[in-house]
Amino acid sequence: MKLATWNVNSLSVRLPQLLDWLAQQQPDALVLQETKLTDDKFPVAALEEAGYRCAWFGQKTYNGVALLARETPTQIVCNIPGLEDPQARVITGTVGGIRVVGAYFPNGQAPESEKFAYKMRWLEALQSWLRTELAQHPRLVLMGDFNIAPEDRDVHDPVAWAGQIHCTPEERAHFQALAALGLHDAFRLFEQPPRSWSWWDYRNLAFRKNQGLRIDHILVSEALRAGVTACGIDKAPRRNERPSDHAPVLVELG
DNA sequence: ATGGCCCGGCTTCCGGGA
Repeated sequence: MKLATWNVNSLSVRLPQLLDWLAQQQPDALVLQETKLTDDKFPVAALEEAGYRCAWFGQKTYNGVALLARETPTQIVCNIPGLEDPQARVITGTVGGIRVVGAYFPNGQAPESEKFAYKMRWLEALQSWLRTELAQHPRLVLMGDFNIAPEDRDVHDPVAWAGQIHCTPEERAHFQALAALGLHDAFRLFEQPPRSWSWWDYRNLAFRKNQGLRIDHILVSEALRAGVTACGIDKAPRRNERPSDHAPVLVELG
């Protein structure tokens, strides 16, 4: 079973690229972030034509998430139960006996900002909800744009980024708290090329210079860990003419 | 050189992203 996550930074703009990519990679399930579409504008017809059943949860201008799968996802839940949140950031469904959680974690803007405080509240709520969700669904994958670079080796310039958003000790502690729930970073279960990133700034020729961050992740539960056979970042879509600033991350489960 | 790019939107600039 092949699962993937991709922050498309506007599904309207990226739909042709997504359809190409689905045809090439043929994942069994895919979660999207930053669709930036209200639910009435979701391109369900084009995606069904491509062979995918969809669940989606969006809003105007910002955020927005979706779950696409070969088979119809069931038991759909939007956002984090128990957290009052006007922002559309999480969609969860069951596909092939696996509980798939697709999430667009808050950016946080800057430490000390109100948006950072929201990120911390959101992370607390996610952790608390996942604890109960894992008890009900031991076979669980959490994937998406975490907006957290877990370690210095996930940052192109750790000195420049030290203490900056995505790299603060508070954010990294939350990532470790997810690990403590038995959610394993699938990417690090395998030998990986050094300087592997999932996001490159649009500015500064960052992609050409390979200056980026690894902030998009796939975490697999303890019950799934032994069955993971591969995990990697597909840089190819970042070379497209009008790319998202994020690349997709893929995982293979035996 | 503390900004460079890209997105949506009550669009010709602005806020947000990361």
